[in-house]
Amino acid sequence: MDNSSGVGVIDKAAAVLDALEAGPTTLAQLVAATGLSRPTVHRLAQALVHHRLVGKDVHGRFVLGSRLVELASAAGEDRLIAAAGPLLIQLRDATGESSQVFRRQGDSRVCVASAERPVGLRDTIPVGTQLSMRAGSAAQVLLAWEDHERLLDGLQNARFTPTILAGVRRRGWAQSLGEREPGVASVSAPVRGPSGRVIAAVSISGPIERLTRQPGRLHGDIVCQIAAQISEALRQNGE
Amino acid sequence: MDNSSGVGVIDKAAAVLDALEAGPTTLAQLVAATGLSRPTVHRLAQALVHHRLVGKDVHGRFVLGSRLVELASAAGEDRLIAAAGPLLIQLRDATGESSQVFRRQGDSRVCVASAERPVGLRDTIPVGTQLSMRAGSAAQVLLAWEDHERLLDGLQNARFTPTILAGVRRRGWAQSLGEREPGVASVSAPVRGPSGRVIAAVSISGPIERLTRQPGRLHGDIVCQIAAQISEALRQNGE
DNA sequence: TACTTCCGTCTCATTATGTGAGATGCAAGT
DNA sequence: ACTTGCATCTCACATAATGAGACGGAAGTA
Repeated sequence: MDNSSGVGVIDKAAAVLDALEAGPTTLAQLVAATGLSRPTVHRLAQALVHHRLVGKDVHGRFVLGSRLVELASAAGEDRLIAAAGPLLIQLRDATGESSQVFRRQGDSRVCVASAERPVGLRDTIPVGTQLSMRAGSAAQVLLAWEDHERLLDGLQNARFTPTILAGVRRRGWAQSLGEREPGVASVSAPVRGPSGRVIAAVSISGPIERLTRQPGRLHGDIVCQIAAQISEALRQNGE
Repeated sequence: MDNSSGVGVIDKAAAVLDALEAGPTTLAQLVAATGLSRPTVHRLAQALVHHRLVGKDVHGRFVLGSRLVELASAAGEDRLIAAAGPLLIQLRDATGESSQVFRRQGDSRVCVASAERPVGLRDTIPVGTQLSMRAGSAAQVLLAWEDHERLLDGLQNARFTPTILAGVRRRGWAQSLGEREPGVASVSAPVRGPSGRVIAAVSISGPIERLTRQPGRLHGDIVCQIAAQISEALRQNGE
């Protein structure tokens, strides 16, 4: 099978990275594993070190670099956003409310994708907005499936209780009324990664007047459906 | 600051990957972002696609590729093994028993590092060995800090109970007697990643005759100390 | 509808870059 | 003390990468 991309240096650099996938590797081992000449491997490996795509361990062996973890994290975020985009639009149109995807980031949650209701009274949360993990239906969802200790820690000073989170796990969705902002209601459901772990929350939000005091009863099912479709898309495109 | 590694093609490829970190990008946008000429960017990007370091989305835009996720996963494993190596030897020497690090892999746990007691009666678990998540102190540790549903699912047909796992969380270590194999006792403690989540278990194992029927009382403290040191090493070298 | 603009892709003459044989220095092994 | 093996470096040279320009097609505009 033709393994040549048309750019020889990139082919060789990829061979070096492939060899490092097995673990820390000396220069001599890299030469053997790649079939390239020693000065070539040395020069390419040092260039990859320069860009942090490769590192060096305490024994001076080459290892895969931390930049790969950074790029992989960005790649994962790309996939979530790509999968969510059209489905958030669908959710917005089906419910008539603005919709968002949140991810946890320490003590905050961050909006990584959104589809705004274009007209009238609406809740606007721009991409990049950081909100509290202590209030709101998305915070409940991002917390409900944490391990026991992280769950208890997350409940400190929160606007919701263990009983509320137990209900979230049972129903598969969370709702909130005026927790983040007076007059705003929201419904959220979990997005799960290929391993089944909750990695994000899909939400709709808008005025209590329209969503009523039981927004979950109105929209819980559709929010869950959309969250499940995003999860499925991530599962299918993982390989 | 000098940003040239000495291999121009790798410098340019790294610039392309840097540009893609911001999200899906057209060829024209890549040309603008990198300052390279159009055919050069096109050729390099296609070469990176060939090696799956870059992909294409449904709109034909370039995105970071799935190979980066694979390499990043291997990089993370490298760091755990590097951090654990000397500390497992220390643990082995301090306790006189074989020591291991396990990670969860679906319904199994895998030994990713070990330090064997060199002489006499000993428990041997070669790196790569897959063991059950239904028995053994390492399985208890890998399960104790899961979210409620995954914890309950993991308890199906397990040799331990919710009460035992609550004790694991309280004491910070788990012990088992003859769960995986008659006559073998073990003690395990959690290794936490930079986010605080349990990512692995450190264990010692050996004959019940030597470890007694209360191996945790004998060795729980030292196993916890070593696990904490591995966790700290991962935290410090994460950036 | 016709025309213009912009983008992605390809070609190929040119040249700058990457290659690797061989040298050097040093650490480890005998 | 000597030998071996490894990482690092040099530099003459061959080749791979470059980018101006061409081409085709899609999108935008009048």
